[in-house]
Amino acid sequence: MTEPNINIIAENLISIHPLLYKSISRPLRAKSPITPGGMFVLGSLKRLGTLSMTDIGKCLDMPKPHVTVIVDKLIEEGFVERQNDPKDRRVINIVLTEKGLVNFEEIKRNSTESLKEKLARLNEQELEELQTASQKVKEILLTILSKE
Amino acid sequence: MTEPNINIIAENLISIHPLLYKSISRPLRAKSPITPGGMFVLGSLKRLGTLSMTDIGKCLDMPKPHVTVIVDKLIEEGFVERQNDPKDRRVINIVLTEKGLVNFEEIKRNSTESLKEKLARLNEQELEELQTASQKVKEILLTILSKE
DNA sequence: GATAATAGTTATACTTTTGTAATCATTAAT
DNA sequence: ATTAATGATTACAAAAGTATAACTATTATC
Repeated sequence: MTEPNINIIAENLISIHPLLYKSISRPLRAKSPITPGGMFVLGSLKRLGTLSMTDIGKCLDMPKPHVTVIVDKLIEEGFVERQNDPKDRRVINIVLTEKGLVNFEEIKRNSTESLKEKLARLNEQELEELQTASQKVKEILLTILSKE
Repeated sequence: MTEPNINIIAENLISIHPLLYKSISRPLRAKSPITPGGMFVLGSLKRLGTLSMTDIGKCLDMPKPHVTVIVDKLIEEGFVERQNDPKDRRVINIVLTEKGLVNFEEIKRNSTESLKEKLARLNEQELEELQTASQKVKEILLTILSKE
């Protein structure tokens, strides 16, 4: 009887998606020079460490030319650096800089301010539950969606 | 000590966001004539019933001209209809049609196929946990993000 | 009744994202 | 050594989303 579960989970995720878009992507565009795509790239680099251009594309399911555009902009800002791979000179590895890390964290803080205000209205128990639940969703999705 | 919880929750949501973008918005664009924005609108209409143009904009935090563009396209497809509000002739209410509802469900099915395949690899317990967790995240976010 | 406010559309310009094809450099394969 | 495959960029086109201002119609306010 796992079939119905899967459909319910998919339905839940589809419902959650616009809520995150509204409360994260939109404030982000309003309050920072980094685009949502740029933040996705920075997040991947922070979580996984140095990645090649191809890795980034696979990781976010992003067309390679788009990765180039985004990384170009991140380099302009000094948030990441290109590094040649000594093992394979075709490969270019992207590294998060100290400045990139610091700004990433700050942008996250700024762009989630209004979200946090709304979270602050929840009571202790709801916060506990939401923390546990969001943690679980994050962990499981990361494991099944990061593969290959 | 609720402060740290709120930050952790925000971090979790920021991590979940690109995963949903990758596993829902991207397949959607590839496999359907409806844009992510259009799906957001259909989802709001299904969940909340008839909404005015302004309501839709507030609900999704979308600029009004964008709502007009999206609704125009949904009308072309026959997925929604415009209805004049008898109480206030400035207002135009948007109603989900039978065709819109049916297609909305079908598009959801199609565009989450590969997501469901990945979910299917989880064991019974993980599925249970993910279902409960995603349900909880959805419910709480809906309550705090729908206000006003 | 004149003025202000609201709902929605239209117009316009711009940015971001998507998609495809062509190209260059390097590596792998035979 | 030639050919094929890979990693990345470039160039181009098009779709989707964002933002602002101007405009019409209607309602609310005074």
